[in-house]
Amino acid sequence: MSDLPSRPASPTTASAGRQVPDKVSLEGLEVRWDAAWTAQDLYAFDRTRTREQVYSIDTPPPTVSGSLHVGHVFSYTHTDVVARYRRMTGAEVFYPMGWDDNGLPTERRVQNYYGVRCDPSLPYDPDFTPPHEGTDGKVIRAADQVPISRRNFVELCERLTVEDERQFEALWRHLGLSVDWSRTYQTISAEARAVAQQAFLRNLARDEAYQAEAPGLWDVTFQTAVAQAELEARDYPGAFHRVAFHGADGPVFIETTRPELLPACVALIAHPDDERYQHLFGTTVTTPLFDVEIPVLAHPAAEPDKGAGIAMCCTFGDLTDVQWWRELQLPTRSVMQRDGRLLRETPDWITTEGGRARYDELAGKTTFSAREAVVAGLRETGDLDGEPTATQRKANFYEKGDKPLEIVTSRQWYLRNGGRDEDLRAALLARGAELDFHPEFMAVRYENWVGGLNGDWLISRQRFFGVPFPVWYALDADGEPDHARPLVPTEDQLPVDPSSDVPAGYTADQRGVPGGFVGDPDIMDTWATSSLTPQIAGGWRTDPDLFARVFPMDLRPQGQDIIRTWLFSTVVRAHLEHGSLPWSDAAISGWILDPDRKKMSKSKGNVVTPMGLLEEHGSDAVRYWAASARLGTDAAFEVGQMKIGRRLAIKVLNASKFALSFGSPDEPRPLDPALVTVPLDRAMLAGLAVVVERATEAYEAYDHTRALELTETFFWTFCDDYLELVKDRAYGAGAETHDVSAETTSARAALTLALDSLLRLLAPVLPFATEEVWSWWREGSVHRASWPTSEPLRAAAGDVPFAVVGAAGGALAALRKVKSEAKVSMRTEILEVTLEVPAAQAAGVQLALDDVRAAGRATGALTLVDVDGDVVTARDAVLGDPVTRG
RNA sequence: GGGCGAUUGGCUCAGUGGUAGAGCGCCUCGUUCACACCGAGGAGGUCGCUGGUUCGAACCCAGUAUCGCCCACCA
Repeated sequence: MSDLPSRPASPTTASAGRQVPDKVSLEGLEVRWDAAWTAQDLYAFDRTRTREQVYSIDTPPPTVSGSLHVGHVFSYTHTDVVARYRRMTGAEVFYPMGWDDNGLPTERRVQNYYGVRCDPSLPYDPDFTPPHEGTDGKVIRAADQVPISRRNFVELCERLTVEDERQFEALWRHLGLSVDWSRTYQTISAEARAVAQQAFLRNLARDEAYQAEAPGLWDVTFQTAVAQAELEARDYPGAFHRVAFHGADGPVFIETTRPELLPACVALIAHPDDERYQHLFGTTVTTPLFDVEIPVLAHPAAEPDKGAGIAMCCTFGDLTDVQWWRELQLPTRSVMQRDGRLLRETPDWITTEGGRARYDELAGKTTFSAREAVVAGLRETGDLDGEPTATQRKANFYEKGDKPLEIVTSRQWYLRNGGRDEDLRAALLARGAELDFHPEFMAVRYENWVGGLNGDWLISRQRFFGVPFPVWYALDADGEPDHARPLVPTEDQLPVDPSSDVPAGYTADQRGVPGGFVGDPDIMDTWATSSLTPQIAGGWRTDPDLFARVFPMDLRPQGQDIIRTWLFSTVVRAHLEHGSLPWSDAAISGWILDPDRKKMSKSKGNVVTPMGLLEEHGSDAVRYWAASARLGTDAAFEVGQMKIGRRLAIKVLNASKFALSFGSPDEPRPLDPALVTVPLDRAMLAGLAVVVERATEAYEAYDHTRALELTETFFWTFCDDYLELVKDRAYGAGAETHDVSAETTSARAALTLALDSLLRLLAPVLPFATEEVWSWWREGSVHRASWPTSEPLRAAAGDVPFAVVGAAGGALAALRKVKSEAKVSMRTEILEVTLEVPAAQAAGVQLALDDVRAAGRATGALTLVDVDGDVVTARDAVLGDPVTRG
């Protein structure tokens, strides 16, 4: 950030017009201050600021049909801490909130809630009333769901998610997120759809988006193509079957876990250098059961030590099959259908009577049943060698699916992402290197992923609810669509739904008729929309003035699990459309682990509801727990840490109340560094100056944990030692009059100066407690106050070192220890004592001796002795009676 | 198979070359005159293991073990 508006000069006194309450409490602060902040529009974004003055955040839009759990509270707190810090440094923070209501979770919830399903072929019904409303936990069967148009479906989605969004907002407000609530967006809104379609049309115009018909991964449950980024490798039980193919010189054994694909077998393949199969290359064998003649071929992708070293290549069992099929130009003999069942009609490449009879038994069967039938057949014919041996294998699954993916051939839309183009891949790797990851090591996940891409980004899905592709196809005289020349709308027509809107030059009655047109039936992958959150939130399409003030953004906060999806896809879109990164920094939060050190599951996380957590411990306490965990580091779900946070917040209230209690309430509280004249007071401020500097450095480096730790450590020393040491002096002899000594004034000024900086330092993490205290004695909000600087503190401290506080605190501790070991009250008077002071502390103890005596109740003879060592110790103490302050 | 992170007192974690730290928990006390959602004092660790560099290693290097994760792995 640069060229920030200059900060207002520090006032030398603070308003004394407000009241410090007699009794302080954390209860109710969240509700009270959220209301006050809303009333003041405290976090409203000022769009007159320039890009240089703005700090913009690409907030992750939570999925509204899911539920928020403690992991969300954790990571969103990290972002808010950054936002609050930046705001205090003078940046105008652009901090919107989005709701992700575009995708399968919402689709399913709408289906169940209203008893409907989306059928894009239906026309819009403006008077539609859903047959059912509300969910009683039951799933409504597809057959009982009323089919409705896509537009009706989207309307129901918007209606349903309003309630979710209200609840989410209530939680975020209670947590204290300093979001500008007038800037929310939804990923299924007309604006978001228009952005997604416009970006796609531009990709299409630049040939970055293209259509292709090719074999690809397919989920048979959802009946949609699936992208590489949505894959999950899972262990899957299987069995090796040793199967005999029939060659001229006898059987050739292969091993397969997928015998049901035998009818789709097109070749046997071994490594070109494999001695065992040299004699077979160039010959043919016939498949067992189906008697299809296939070649034995050599290809380097065959691995001699896998299975029998020779593999059957089917169309298609896995991605290696696709590679062989492509590179060896093998025929396509697919038997797997999109619904996961084998072809119902016997394929024509099976020609023998026996083979066709065998296939009839498999027709229409699922993978599982077909496998059983093929194995039974192989047993019968004696082509199964030995028994199948069980194995655990890794299979690719759609992350939301529960059946292994099949490979089927289909026409799909792709977006170039470097998966098939080395130059683009290199450019995107360079973008990754340009991006500042916090923590840095997260960058390797990006590199791993981009380096390992094996194809372009598949962005079309054969679903119904989502952003439709804004294209139509002309139909020829036979009614065949012309996929090569899609008809597109102009950008000002967006969003369009090609299933109900009509392309230019056509009329509605030409839909689906020869010579007419047809809409593209597919929708976009949800990542194709959410990869555009900076553009959606920043007003790329409709508000270029705003967009210029916020883009490229500063920060993308997100989880490590979606680096390959959300982060990468957003980089791809910005690179293609804007020729830049979408943001300069990415803050990656870790996982929340349950006490078993496992990733906290959603079910477990939901046992403790976030709102319950906030209400039980207080938002500041929960924020403290979250802020105690570094970016990128997994954190334990630890109630103990929240209790520590709560204790800190309470201490802030109480210590502040105390520090503000000195002097007459009518008088302005002194904030003038020049009033601080006593060495101990100066020393304390010297230490605080260092804390301010180091905490600022830590925040600049996205290390909120370090900043908090530094501040917190100082704060406790401030309370336990400094406050105790200056107590008596701060009360002053003339507490009842205005005639106070310079020493008393020094203590009071040091206390208010310290409190002033400490509240600001803690404000990002503890927004409620600090705001509460701020309101007792300052104008405005601490969250719009400027971030503290060390200059006034250094000015007050002069050349007195912080070590004086340590020395005085050490001397006080020695006196306390005497009493603790004698098991008497801390209020007990010390009539006589000798303090052994190491040379390094001698000057400090001497400088603060009056305060040490007062705090330690060492009213009698006190002898100082020089010793070696590094701690002050007390001996030969004579104790009197407990005293009360007189 | 390649890679990233972690390994420090019972627990949760700081600490990147100079005599082991914090909080919680524990033990012993004290206290309601800011704070019982409190205060003071104390006990407790050969920093996963092995070797190396160095005057000196929790920290640097090499190796190794365990845990978590990312990528690859479907014959």
